[in-house]
Amino acid sequence: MKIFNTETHQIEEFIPWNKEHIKMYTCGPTVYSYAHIGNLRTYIMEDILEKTLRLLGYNVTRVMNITDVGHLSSDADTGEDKMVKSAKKEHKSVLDIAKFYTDAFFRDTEKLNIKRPDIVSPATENIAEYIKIISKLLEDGYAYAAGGNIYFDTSKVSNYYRLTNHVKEELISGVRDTVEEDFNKKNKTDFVLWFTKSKFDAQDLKWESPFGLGYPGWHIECSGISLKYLGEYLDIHCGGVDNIFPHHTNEIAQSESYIGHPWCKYWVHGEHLNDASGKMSKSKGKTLTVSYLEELGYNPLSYRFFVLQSHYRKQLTFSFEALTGAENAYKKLKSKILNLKNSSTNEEIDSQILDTYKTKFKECLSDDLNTANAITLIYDVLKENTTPATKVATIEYFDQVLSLSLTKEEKNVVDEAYIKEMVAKRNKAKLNKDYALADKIRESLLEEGIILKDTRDGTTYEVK
RNA sequence: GGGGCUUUAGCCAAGUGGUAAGGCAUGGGACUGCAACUCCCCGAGCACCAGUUCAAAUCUGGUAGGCCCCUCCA
Repeated sequence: MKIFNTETHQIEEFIPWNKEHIKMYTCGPTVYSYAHIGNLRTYIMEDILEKTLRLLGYNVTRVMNITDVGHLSSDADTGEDKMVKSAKKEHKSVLDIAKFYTDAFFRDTEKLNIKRPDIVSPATENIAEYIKIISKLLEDGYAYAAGGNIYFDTSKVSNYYRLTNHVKEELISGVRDTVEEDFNKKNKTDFVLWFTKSKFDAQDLKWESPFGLGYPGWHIECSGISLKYLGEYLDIHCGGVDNIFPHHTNEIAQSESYIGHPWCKYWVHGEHLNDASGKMSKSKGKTLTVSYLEELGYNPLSYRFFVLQSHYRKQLTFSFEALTGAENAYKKLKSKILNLKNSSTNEEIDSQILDTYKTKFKECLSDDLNTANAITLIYDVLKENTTPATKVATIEYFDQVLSLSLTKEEKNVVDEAYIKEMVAKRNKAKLNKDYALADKIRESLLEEGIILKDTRDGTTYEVK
C-alpha cells in the first residue's frame, strides 16, 4: 500500500507502527449546520482508505470526533461561536443543535454508503482528557498562562512547520489584515489550549478546570480524543486540506510535546470540492447538501461515483452537468450489472479471472487510492470473456471498498399482476394498431415509475 | 508579501520518458408502430514558449490562467 504523506510531501509505502492493528483518526464535522457535499468528499476518501486497509487484511480502529464546542465564527463582524450562533438562530440549546446536526451528518454519510467509524466521540465528552494534557504541558513548560487563557508556546518545538514548509519570517510579514492580533501571545503562532477569557464571551458551555471556568481551544480536542482512544502511536490522521495549517500543525506540536516522542506516521488530506467560483462554503449561497441533491432527483450514490472517478488529492469542480454525467454513467453501469446478476444462475465462477481482478483492484487502491482506475476496472470486467457469475462476483468484491451498491437490487414494491395486465392490454392495442391507446398505457405506467421495454422477445419492464 | 496545488476532447477524467485508459454528452447506424432501453461506429496529440533526450502529456526553465492556505476560518 502506497499513500501520499503530507508530512514528507511524497508517496510512501505504508508501514504502520504495529501491522497487527492500525490506528486511524479522522477529523469529524463541526455540527452547527448540515454538511455540504464538499465536506462529504473528504469523508468518502477516508471511507475508501479505511475499507482498502481492511481489504488488504489489516485490522483497523478508526476514531472520529464531533466538534460540538469552541469553533468560532468565520464572520469577523459577529465573532460568535458557530455553535452558539446556530443555537440562537434556531432557539435551541447548543447541545440540542449539536445532536440534531450530528444525526443529520450520519444520515447523510449513510446515504453515501460511508461506514460509521468504530468510535465517534463528541468534544464535550472528553474535557477531563484535555485538562490532563494541558496540565502536563504547563508543568513541562510547553504552555503558559496569559490574560486568563492558557497558550501553547510554539517556540518550544523545533520543527513546528514540518507539515507545510512554511517559513516563520515570511508568515509573520504576511498575516492577513482581517485577523485581530492577540497580544497575550509570546509568539505569533502560539495558540490557545484553554479559554477563560475571550473576546467571544457568548459561550454557553463552560467547565471548571484548574485554569479557571472556561472551555477548550480548538486544537486540543483532536489530540485529546485521539490519545484517549488510540494511544500514543497513531498510524493515520486524516482531514481536509484546510486542516493542515494550523489545526494539524498544532495537534502535532501539542501531542508530541505531551507524550515526548513521535506520534502520527501518516497524514492524509483530501482536496476540496470547488464550484465554478472556488471553494464550496457553508456561508456562500445555496448549500449543496445530500438532501438537496435528493430533492433535485439525484441518487446520493451518483455523487459518490462522481467523486470516485477523480483522485482525492486533486481539486474537483462540481457542476450539475458533471453530476448528471456521473448519474447517467452510474445508472447505466448498475443496470448492466443487475441484468448480469439476474441472468447468472448456477454458473461456475472462474476463480482465475476473479483472482486476477482482485489483484488488479488492490493494485489500483494501493497506488495512493487510485479510485478512478478502480472504477475503470469495473468496465474491464464487464467486457471480459467469462461467465456472468464471475463478473458479478468480481464486482461484488470491488464493491466492498467502492460501496456503490452495484449489485444491490432495489426493492421494487409493485403489483406484478397489474403490470402484466396492462402490458397485455397494450400489446392488444398495438396489434390493433391503436397506438394512441398503447402510448397512453405506456405513459401512465411510466408515471407510476414503471418503464416498459420492448425487446425482440416481448415486453419487459423495469421499476425506477 | 509568503507557501502549496493545478491546467489532458463539449463535460468528468486516467496517465510520471516510448508514441493519448475509461465514462458521460453529441452525431451516425441497427432495433422499434414511434420512442425508451440495448448494441455497434465516430472525436483530442495533452495551456503557451524554450530546453534536455534517439524519444516528453510525462524531465528542466519560463509565461499565462485557475484554486487553496497563511493563527482562532472550517
